[in-house]
Amino acid sequence: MTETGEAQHVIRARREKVEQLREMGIEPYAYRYEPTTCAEAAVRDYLTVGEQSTVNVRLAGRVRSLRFHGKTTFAHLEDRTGKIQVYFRRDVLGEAVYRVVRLLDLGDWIGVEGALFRTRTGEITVRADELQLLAKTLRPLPFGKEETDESGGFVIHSGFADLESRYRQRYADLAVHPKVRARFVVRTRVLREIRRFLDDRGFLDVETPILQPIYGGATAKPFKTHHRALDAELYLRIADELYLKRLIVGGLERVYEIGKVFRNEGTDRTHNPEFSMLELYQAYADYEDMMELTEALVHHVVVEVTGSSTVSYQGRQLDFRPPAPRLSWHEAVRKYGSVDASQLEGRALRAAALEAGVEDADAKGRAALLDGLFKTLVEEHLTGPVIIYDYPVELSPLAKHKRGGDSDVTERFELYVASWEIANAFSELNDPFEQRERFEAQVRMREEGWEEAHQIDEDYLTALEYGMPPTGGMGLGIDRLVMLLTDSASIREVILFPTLRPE
RNA sequence: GACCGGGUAGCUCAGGUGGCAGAGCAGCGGACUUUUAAUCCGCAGGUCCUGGGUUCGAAUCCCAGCCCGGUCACCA
Repeated sequence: MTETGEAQHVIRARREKVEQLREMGIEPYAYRYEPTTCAEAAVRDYLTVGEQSTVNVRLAGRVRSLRFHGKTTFAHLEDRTGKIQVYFRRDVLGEAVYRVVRLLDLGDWIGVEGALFRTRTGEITVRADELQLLAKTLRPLPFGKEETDESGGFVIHSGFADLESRYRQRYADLAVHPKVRARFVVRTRVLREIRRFLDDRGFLDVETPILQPIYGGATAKPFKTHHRALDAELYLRIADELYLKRLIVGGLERVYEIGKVFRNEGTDRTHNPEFSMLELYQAYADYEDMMELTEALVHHVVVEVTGSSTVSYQGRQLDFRPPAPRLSWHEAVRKYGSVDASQLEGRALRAAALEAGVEDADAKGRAALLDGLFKTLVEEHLTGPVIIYDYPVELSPLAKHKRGGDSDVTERFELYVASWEIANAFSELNDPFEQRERFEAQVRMREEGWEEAHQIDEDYLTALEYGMPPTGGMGLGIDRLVMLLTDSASIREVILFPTLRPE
């Protein structure tokens, strides 16, 4: 990164400070520090016992504010738990150490030790009698000025708001925005609670290949790569599905994987080219079992992470207490679109799609027309949570037909929240004859120019021929769930390093 | 991929009907032993996204491109 003008000026000034420190025998980049407490605990301790007895603390963190007053200096130190004020006095620290205080900059990492007291204005503060510089910053961090106004509101006077800069330099975004740090703490808690829930139910946490010779399990364009030593074309997975079901064939019975999948498609507020999915498979279960499991899992995560069953997302209240309302796919289209798609064939379906405003309805096949009808007429109403079940067979090539003879629909459901598909599940197709037919149908669509159609995965068919028990499977978009729980409008706010065009 | 909006100091933003490049915060020097958007005095800091064009003169107008955001398409 090249700097011009002022940035170079600031960096030069700080390099000179580093030189000064070294000349004073101070190493500006330390090896270790051992804090005995954190900002939050220090304040809490003072409030419980500090008013009567002395509380000594040893804290480490980043310098968030500095106010020099000649022979005294006030600073705020920030660690992962919050901020605490530090008071430096030349007569306490001595001339040499106080010179180090005067060389501090915003953003420096320091360790301080001292007793807690309350200042004249009432703020709990560390009276530092030791200071250790842990790491000097060379580059100015874009801290905003903060204050509490008369009505008690929190005001940030300037900040670091440019989205591109925040995403490209996430380290700076995290360093200056405690709320951003908190959002990613929520993300790890979501992952932990998903694992805890599934581990408690006897699921095995497994890992399957990301580099795959044949991709499948979803309809999407893949990323392609090449392995030198094997001289082999490989694809980054678009779904975990086919490998996880091989494990069900192998008798593991309950498996799940949380990991990145990769789809070579456009990005927007709810799509990143690499994103995190949970996929799980449970032997002997069907999609009804998956409905219960999905609702219980999501509810568990919501309650454990937020402390409540309800979430406020972009001004809308979402209630995750099970069971969610259930609506069949055809009922949903009838209810919101006043169209009975199950009765429509060929031209009539195309006419209905045209009337609904589906784009390119002239050129689309039956599956795309059905999907288009649902997306234009229904999706916006699914603020949810709501379960849409029994999808048309055209839309669900990997799900079993609805039992009991009605072969137009499959045993598949999706959980909708905030008009997004959060989870997708079905009674898995375990009939190797039918699976082969469906692969062959995909190949025909591929020959007709549909790039995303699946290839035949002979090894997967071999696995099915060894016998897969009836199995329920479910996939859940981790990023979107985290968006809901952190009230984030964009997926880029919940992915530490979202995909951007290289600079 | 299409359309719309944006890109000016480290950060947040003015300027935009063409006429010396601006503010606040951050930075540097000085004063200040309970401050907290500290205050006061002084100083410094610019590829106005890039490249062309029009013009006596372009941050400003025109063209092309780059990057970001939004909407749509694709998709989860």
